[in-house]
Amino acid sequence: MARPRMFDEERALDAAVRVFWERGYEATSTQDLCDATGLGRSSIYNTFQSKHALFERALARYLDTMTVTQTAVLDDMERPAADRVRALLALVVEGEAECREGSGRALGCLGVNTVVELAGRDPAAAALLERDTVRRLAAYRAVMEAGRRDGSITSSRDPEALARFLNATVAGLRVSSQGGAGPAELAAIAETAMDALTP
Amino acid sequence: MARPRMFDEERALDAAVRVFWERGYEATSTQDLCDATGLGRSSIYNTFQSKHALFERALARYLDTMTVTQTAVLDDMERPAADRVRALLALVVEGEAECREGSGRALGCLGVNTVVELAGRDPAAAALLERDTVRRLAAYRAVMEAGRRDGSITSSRDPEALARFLNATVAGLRVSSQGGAGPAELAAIAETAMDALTP
DNA sequence: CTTGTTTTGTATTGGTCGGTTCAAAACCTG
DNA sequence: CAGGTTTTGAACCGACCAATACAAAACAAG
Repeated sequence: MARPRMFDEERALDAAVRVFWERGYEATSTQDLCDATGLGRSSIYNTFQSKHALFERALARYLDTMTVTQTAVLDDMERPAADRVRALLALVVEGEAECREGSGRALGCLGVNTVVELAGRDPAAAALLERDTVRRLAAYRAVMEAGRRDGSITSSRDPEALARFLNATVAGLRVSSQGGAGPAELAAIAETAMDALTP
Repeated sequence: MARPRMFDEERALDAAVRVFWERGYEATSTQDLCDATGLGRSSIYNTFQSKHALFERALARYLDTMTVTQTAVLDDMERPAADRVRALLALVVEGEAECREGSGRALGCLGVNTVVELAGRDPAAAALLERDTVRRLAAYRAVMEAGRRDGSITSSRDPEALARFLNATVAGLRVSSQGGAGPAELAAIAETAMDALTP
């Protein structure tokens, strides 16, 4: 009944995630988004209503995929909980090393980046981030409780505190990566953090 | 021989630190800087050559004062090293709680904020940040070595790794704060981190 | 006072920002 | 092929950006 789209909306969204990830929200212009997605202005504003709305969708998409892969690792019931936490940290370390390829510079994590850049003055972004944090903290807490039961995680601190500590450690790893730390240093940080979690 | 300044350059710089701290680099306009410092455009561009040059001076000033107060705490030779580290973390936690007053929102740390926003594409800022990180890591490492000698810090990991872990913990605390964590949660994170540092 | 130098406020620069308008092009349905 | 609907590209919008030009004002030195 009408002319069909010449582009894949999800692909465009992925490209938007990438450019927001690389440059942040403020430093990304609508022209950057056009270049990265290959779409024209009209197509972008026709599909997503504004730069901000596009950012919200990009952020939500990023957070969702990130958290899903993280919780997938944490929910592998076969292994002891501490091993799963180790695997999560390895995932983070490896992810940081990975996105450093080519450009040479680390990108950190769009979630952490957005917390720092926008959480204080963008209610929509703050809401998305808080929702994701709650979700991730719940997963972290669950694995800490499992570890307390199977004995692989210390019971000298309550699971809530351990979960928050793990969350802070992940953020610390990502900032350290952007600050110039290499894979070896990140791995050392992760191992040291595990000392606080294991009995 | 000529007309004297009507403003104090250091005060203006402090005001610039504050506004860059609150909004970040990109989101701060020259008008914001005029409003915050009380200076006119000409005075700003006459004194500091550009927005970017002013930012460099503001960042350098912030990093210096921050690192000086941190190392002052760490160099208190009377107490065991572990206590000094605890005092440092308390300083960070308290600082985050403090800057949350009034506005309700945490500001994090201009250093961490800049690592995330600019380190990847602003060589000047990256250089300042790396210089500061090296300096801070040296101080952290020194206190870890002292702790190894006085027995208050674990000797099961080398001081370099412990220093990097402490650095990541500080960053993690600051991101957690911006992400909405309150003083109690931050304190719990700090305590848990100490578990990895003490024997 | 006058002279010389600096600071200061105002107006303005060219450029880019996010966003809109509009007509032509492209497609599906019948 | 024709009619109706959507997408698309390009020109365009006012607003704001960092930065500059310039002249009036304010001082110190003689």
